[in-house]
Parts: sequence; C-alpha cells; structure tokens
Amino acid sequence: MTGLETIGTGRMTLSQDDNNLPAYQQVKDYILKRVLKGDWPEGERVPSENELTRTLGFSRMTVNRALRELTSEGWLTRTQGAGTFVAESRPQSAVLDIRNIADEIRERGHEHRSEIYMLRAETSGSTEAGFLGLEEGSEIFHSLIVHYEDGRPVQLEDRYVNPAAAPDYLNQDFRSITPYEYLVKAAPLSEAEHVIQAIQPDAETARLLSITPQSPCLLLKRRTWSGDKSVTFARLIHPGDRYQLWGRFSSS
Amino acid sequence: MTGLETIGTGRMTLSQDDNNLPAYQQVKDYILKRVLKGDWPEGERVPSENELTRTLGFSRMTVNRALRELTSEGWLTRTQGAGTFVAESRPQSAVLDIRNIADEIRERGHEHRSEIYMLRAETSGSTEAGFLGLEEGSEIFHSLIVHYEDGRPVQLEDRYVNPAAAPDYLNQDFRSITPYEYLVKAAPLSEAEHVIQAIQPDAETARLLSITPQSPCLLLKRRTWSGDKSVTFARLIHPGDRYQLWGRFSSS
DNA sequence: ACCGCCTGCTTGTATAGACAAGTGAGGCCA
DNA sequence: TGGCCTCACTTGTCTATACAAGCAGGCGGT
Repeated sequence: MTGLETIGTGRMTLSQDDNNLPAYQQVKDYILKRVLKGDWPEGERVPSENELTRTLGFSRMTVNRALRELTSEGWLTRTQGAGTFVAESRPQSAVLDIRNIADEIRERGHEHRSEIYMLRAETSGSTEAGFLGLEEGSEIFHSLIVHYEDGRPVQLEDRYVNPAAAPDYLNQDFRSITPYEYLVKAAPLSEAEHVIQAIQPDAETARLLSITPQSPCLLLKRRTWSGDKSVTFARLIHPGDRYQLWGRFSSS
Repeated sequence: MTGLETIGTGRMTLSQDDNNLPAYQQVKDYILKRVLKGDWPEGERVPSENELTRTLGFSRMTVNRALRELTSEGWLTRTQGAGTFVAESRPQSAVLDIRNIADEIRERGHEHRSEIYMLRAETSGSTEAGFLGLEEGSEIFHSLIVHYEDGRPVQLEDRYVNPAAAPDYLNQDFRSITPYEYLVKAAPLSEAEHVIQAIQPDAETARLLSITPQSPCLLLKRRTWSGDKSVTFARLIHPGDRYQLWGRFSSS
C-alpha cells in the first residue's frame, strides 16, 4: 500500500492544497482542521493510527509522525494502550522574544553603547547565593551596566554570575560584547526562568536610567542554567515608555 | 545491524545512564552533551546521519529522529545536501505562562470574582478593525471586565472580539465563565501575539483598579487567531504590585 | 457478585530499504 | 581562465515489518 495509490480515492477528505506538501504534513493538516472546526470536541477520541492508515492511505509510521508532532505541539494527548485524544485545554503558554539588548537596538537601526558601573567579585549574600544555588559566602561575580539606545538609557542590567560557569567573566570587555552575548557563548543555556513585573524604580535606578522615580518600569528577572549548572541571575530594568517585550506564538 | 549488537562496543561514547532510555533519546543526549560542553562550537559541522549510524550503531531513522527533534528544539540547523550544524546563537525565546486569570487566582487558593462594565456590539473604529483584520465600520464585540482576587482588583480586561469567530460572545454569562475560557473553547487558538509594557494608568483605569494614577501597571496586549481567522484583541492591565508573569523554558 | 486472567487493540519504538532533492567540489571543455 | 556538468554525499521523506508495553473489556471460575 503506497500513499500514492489510494490518495486518489481519499483526496476528498484531505486538504485542498495538499499540492506538494509531505504526507505527514497532510495528515497533520487533516487532523488539525477537524480539531479547529470543532468536529472533534475536547477529550474526544481521535481515530487510531491503524484507522488513519486505512482511511488516508499512508503508512503507519507516517501517521505516527503526524500524531507525535501534533502531540508535542499540544493539540493531542496520547496514552499507550488507550488511544489518542483531543487535548483538554491547550497549554496557553506564549513565547516571548528575550534577546540580547544590543542586537535589538542595532536591529532598530540605532546605536548601542553601554556604561559599566560595577564589575567585581563579591562574597555572596544569602539572596544571590540562593538564586544561583551556591553556598552563602562563596565567591560570586557581580556587574552593573546601563545600556543606551542612541544615547538614551533603555536598560539597567544588574547581574550575578556563577564563577564555575563563566570563570573569565571579569576579564571581558563589556563595552564591546554584552554579558548576554558572552554568557551564551561561554555556557550555552539549556534552561531559563523569567519573571516579569511592573515596578516603580528606586532613587538609584531612576538616576541611572535618567527618569523620574514616578515613571513605571518593566522589570525582567532572569535565571539561566547550562546543563545542570546555574549560570546567572539578572535583574533587567527598563523605562516603561522606552521598551516593550514582543512575542508571537504559532502552533501548526 | 541492530542497536543492541553494537551498543556494547560503542557504550563508552554514550551517556552513563542510558539505562532504559529509548535509542533516539540516547542519541539526543550524546549530541546535546557535546554541544553543551563546547566540544562542537557554534557553526561546527555535526557528523552526518550515516556517520552517526556507523559510530553509534543505531539505524539511520533513529538517528534522524534525534537530529530532527534537536533541530526543532533549536540546538541544530540542517540544510539538505549540505549537512547538520550547531546552531549559531540559539533563539533565546522564553515561554511565558499566559493563562486564564480565573484559573490562576483559584490555583493560588483565592477567590475569583469579576465585574462586567461593558458588553456590547459596536461599529469598529479603524484601530480595532485593523487589529482584527476587519473592515472599518463593521460590527465588533467589545467587553470591559474587571477581575478581582479576594476582593482586590488584579486585572482590567478590555477586549474586542471578531463576531465571525465567536458569534455567541454577547450571550455568555461572564460572571461564571471568563471571556478567555469561552473563546478558547469557541475558537481553539492556533496563533497568538503578545506585547508587554509597563505603563502609567489613565484616570479611568486607575479608578477601576482602585489604584493611584502613579502606580505602575503591567500591560499585556494580546491578539489571537484560530486557523486563519482573527479572534480577539485584548488589553490586559494589571497593578504592578499585584501581578507578575512567570515562565520557565527548558530545552533538552 | 466479584475477582483475576487473557486477549485484542492501542501507542511507542526500532530497523532496513528505497527514492527524492539539494549542495558543493572537482573535473572537463572551450 | 572561466563556465558548465557530473557525481558523491547530504538531508528529507516514505514504507513495510517487527516487537514491546500498556489498557480495557470480556470471559470464566469461585
């Protein structure tokens, strides 16, 4: 049984523009279309791989790939032995672009400059040590940098770094490379955690960002790991009227 | 050639705890470990499927699945005819949990209540029509709802809805079901766009949220699509001291 | 009536073989 | 020398087959 032999008879049920799409994509479209239209409500059972194999005329491995990908995209849930089902309440997570501030600025066609207010080793307090999973009192790197877009401050970067993950951190020239860029290269990140808040800046922050203490700020707290080593904990503070986070998420 | 026959000779190169992991996962670990350690710098060529097949003793389809998944996770890039390479600058997107506010509140063990300030059909202005991809002047649904957590306002939800995607929107009882919940069921979302900002609330917003106009607020703008139909455009405004977005992202 | 086993169906994984399509380098020819 | 062609190698896909593992309902025994 080859897909091509029976696709002629089964074409009515497939998408109209199955022109040159690979077979597994046609199967994905076939399923997704029905889920989106509501033909199969949440929790409903989806035809088994063998049924789809017979119905659509593709091999089981092809159908399997389609169902597996739709599952990893959150549309379906599968349990071995029981079957495949339309997922209840799709996870509504959203992807945000959290990027290197310097790249962002340059992509807007503007000039990026940064000023280093602090770059040193410290003995860690309990807070920072806790965030990085280190012993309190162990050595920790600390930097405080302000990033400017065409001369206007757009980010205050208050960052702690695990020396074990980036031993050379203190020797970098952070006017030509951002800590972000350096850390990504030094310790490719495999995990990240973010918390986003709106805050009122304290006096010191307001001064460094050249804003009034009444201006709202966007605070992005970021922790990262490489493998199972914690890498960094950063507080990134942006003036509310000069910065926004953007993200687009698509699953199909 | 079966994986089991040659895995004995090749085990030294595989992870120590390949205990009961499926073969494709072992291959993924093998590659990822080297990428994380920096053995293969960014842009470096990764062994071809055939080489890995010979080296690791698994079939090409198994190796192919591993490489395909690592590619979709952003660790590798592949180009047909040329080869597989360690991805330059992994996309640093972060996943945020953007969820139903009512669920969030209830999960914290608190009480959710909402007050409906507006729920009606309007003729769309150019802004809303543009966001939803409709003709200016066409009919559009508009709701304004405040959500309370244990009696304190935590979100002002200003929402426009495409009537074509959710014709029954105006007939819902939004005290017992949130617009979010209803829309997710009525039109399963396949695409979403978010913009996050810190803002100062206008007088009306401050009044509805029972905060002073000086308090910073987190503004989340959200647009969604179902298939190729635009569904909704919402401005979700949260008092800065009562709300935060959280997200964890892991790729391995 | 209830418990336990068995059996058929389901998903999950692994393999070998095949062909399509794109890339890039090296060689040939003008 | 420069342009074109060929060919080896790569990824991308598809299929048929096989076995493992988990679930659920039916059947029989107690």
